[in-house]
Amino acid sequence: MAEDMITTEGTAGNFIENFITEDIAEKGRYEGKTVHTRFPPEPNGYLHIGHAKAICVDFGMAEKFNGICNLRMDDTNPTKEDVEYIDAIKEDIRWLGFDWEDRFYFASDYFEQMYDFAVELIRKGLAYVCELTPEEMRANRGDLTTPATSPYRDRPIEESLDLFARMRSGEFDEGKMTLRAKIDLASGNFSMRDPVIYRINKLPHHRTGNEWCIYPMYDFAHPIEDAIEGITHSLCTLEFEAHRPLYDWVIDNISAPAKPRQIEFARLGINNTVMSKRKLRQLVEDGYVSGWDDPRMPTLCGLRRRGYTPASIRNFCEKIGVSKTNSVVEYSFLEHCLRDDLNTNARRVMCVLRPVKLVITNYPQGQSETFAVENNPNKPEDGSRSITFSREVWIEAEDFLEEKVKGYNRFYPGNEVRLKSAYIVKCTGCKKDENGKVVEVYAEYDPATRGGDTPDGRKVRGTVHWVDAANCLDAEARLYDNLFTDPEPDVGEKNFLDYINPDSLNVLRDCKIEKSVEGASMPVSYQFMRLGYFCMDKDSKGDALVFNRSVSLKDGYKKK
RNA sequence: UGCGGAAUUGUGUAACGGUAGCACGACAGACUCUGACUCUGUUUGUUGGGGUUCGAAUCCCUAUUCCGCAGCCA
Repeated sequence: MAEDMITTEGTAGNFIENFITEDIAEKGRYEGKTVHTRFPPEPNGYLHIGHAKAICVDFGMAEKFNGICNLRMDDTNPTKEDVEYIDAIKEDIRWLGFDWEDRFYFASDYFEQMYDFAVELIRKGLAYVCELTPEEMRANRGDLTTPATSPYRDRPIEESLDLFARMRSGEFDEGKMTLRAKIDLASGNFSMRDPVIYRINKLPHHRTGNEWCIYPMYDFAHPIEDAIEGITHSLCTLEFEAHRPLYDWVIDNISAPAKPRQIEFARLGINNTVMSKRKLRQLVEDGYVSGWDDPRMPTLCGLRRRGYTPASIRNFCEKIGVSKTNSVVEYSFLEHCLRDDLNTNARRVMCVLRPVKLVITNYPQGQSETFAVENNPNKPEDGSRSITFSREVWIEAEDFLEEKVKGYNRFYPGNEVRLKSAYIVKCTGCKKDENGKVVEVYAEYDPATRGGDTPDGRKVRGTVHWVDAANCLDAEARLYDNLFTDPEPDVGEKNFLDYINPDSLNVLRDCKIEKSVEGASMPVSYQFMRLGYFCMDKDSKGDALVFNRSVSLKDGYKKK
């Protein structure tokens, strides 16, 4: 058959991609249409990494099929929504690099049309005004095996028409009446048991003000929003699966301008964190974190401040895939994606987090010289910078041991170590204070190893980072760890607050960093050599530099 | 108890009746002026039980486990 010529072979995509491919191949279904999706957040909070997945799915799927994706605020409930979130949401999506062009919409733009569709349903005998109070409705809902009831179900159409109009005009108090779709009170699917599709709410709406006092419910509004915008594929998360019959019922029973297809996928879970809006809000409001953009938060603004790049997050979303299996991705996978990006793109810089002074006793007092250091060995085109060297340099306290430990390649008396790009030095000892704390380390340099080379070809195992004590900047470094000590702080009966990690933030205030970072402006990420990737924090003021550790380097050193 | 979903190595994800693959992690080694990167190699998997078939992760039956649904939230 000729139709068989249309093949879907070789797509090798996720199941949504396969569905769309089939839909397009189906004759007549989307004739003359391009794939059209939408990302429909409710403006009631900040976006987090879970939303990033949805954004990547919605925009990404459109992109794959050369289609388009709308941004739509799903603002059908004035009690929960606020304008303050709208700009933040747009900023986060733009930051991720997605573009809705001129297609930015509000569900509230369609209130009038939704009202008309509701009237259409009433006229068809498919909706009625119900006077059950919320409590009564709950009592009459039945249970898993017994049907729901409503004494108002057979109210004459004219009466419902009249009451619905009066609901709109504000004649009735909140909770007094609802408009219900007349479907099936005995359905095993509760969302089909004559669902409420309009309720009375007298709070002002952030956009329509007091124009309305009745608002459509999600289940009624969403398919209409999609149909009005010509959405072909309405992608959403798994919990809406049971709502799909209602979604289709609405489309089938109104004069819908289009017939979108809802497809559900699993929402993203990540371990060692929480993702629900309620819990994130609690972390902020109870002061466990400094705000929505605290670098430990899984919010997009938090991840951004932490130093996550748009590329790393998009790549993460691409790599975790899309399926219908509930899953929990390991946080370390997100970190891997960040390292992957920064390893190729971040410039290297030397910074000493916990400084101890190294005195090169045979280097002339007052002398100084400069060395060229490559900015990124993985990206030669990034060139090099020059750094200064003198008799006293800062080294990492943990790079010195008083006694040799097997497998330890750094400073201990008698050992040779390379100061990155400078000289090979031989450790000769240290000075301790009255408490036994090492305050200075001593070494002698080998003038023949200038630049860190070994002309005689000898191997020097250890190479450490350092900073010229006579020419450096002070900096604060904020090191982060998981917000929660339990990988799944919010499953089952657990109270996630019981698992807050008390050591999730570690502030180091007397770090020493090379001069070259002076004047850098945000956003900027560096690799602090041998330590990790750090980004400048917005708390930096003038020469008071603050850096966040975005992620550490993998540590192949095994103590044992 | 009703309805709707889902079960593939430690984690995530492919395989659409024909060699169970990829990525991350882990482990071992090579390389290295970052104990990073890179490279090489290794390890571990189809929820159980039946059936159909030359052949089943895939189709059928059955069992089990997990997730979602009884808001005038989305």
